[in-house]
Amino acid sequence: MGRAPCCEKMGLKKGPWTPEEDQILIAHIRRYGHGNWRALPKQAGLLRCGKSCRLRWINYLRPDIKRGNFTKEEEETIIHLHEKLGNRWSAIAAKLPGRTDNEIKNVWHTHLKKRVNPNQVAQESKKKTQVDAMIEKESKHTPTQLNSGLTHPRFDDPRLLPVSPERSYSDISCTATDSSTISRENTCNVSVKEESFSSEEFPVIDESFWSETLSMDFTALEGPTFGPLGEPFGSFGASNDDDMDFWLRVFMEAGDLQALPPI
DNA sequence: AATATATTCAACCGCTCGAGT
DNA sequence: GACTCGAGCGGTTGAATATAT
Repeated sequence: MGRAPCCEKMGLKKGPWTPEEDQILIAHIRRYGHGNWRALPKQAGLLRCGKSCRLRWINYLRPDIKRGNFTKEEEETIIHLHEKLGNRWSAIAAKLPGRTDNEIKNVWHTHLKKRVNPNQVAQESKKKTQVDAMIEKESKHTPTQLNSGLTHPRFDDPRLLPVSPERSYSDISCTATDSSTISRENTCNVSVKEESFSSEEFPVIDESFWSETLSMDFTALEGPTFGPLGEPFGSFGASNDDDMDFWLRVFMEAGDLQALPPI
């Protein structure tokens, strides 16, 4: 059995926290503490995963957080501790009361690294610029070219990307979540997430899904359709001995067709 | 004023670790 | 010992903002 997903992704909110959410979280923790982060959002009535709540509390809402710019002394301390401890941000944060590991990490990457090692930073940035330029150049030639010469006609449809949490939960994911990432990496792997679902977590599939999916005429799909490893499977269902593969294809086909309006 | 580029930083993701069973 | 689960950590991303052209 695989690892359970860190949170139920379905319907959970992502992105920046609103002041209302902050207030709810603060009020709940003040009242009940945070013994169990996983259960907390449910108890507090927040549509967030426990991980997200924990991060928000630790990095921003905790009463002992020190806001504002780092002092010269703090910066020197970070540089000194980084020499000794390396990227162990939480250990460094432990020596700087009121500062969080995330904050220290950000300050290191944005300010201190340059100061300590200007040559390396310059080299890295130069390299990045060159790579970006190459990618930019290549993406102009082959904007939808994917792994091993694979061109999936649906990937150049902007409606496909980015992959929303809802879509990824339907087990169809693209390792690149937006078009810029695809152009940067010039690769996009269609993969099946190996997440396990309990009966409670498994998304409810209503009968219309099955009736539509099973009655679907797959041969009517336009262009080649590809399996998870990039193999074409236009001849869907023909002499297929592998049940897993069969259902995987059913899900993939159905997911694409249902999530998108007709092209 | 408009556009391009750089910087910042909040938040997410995937992994590891340790406790519990 | 093997396994599961929650917490925590570090790397990375990307939207917002600032600065340069």
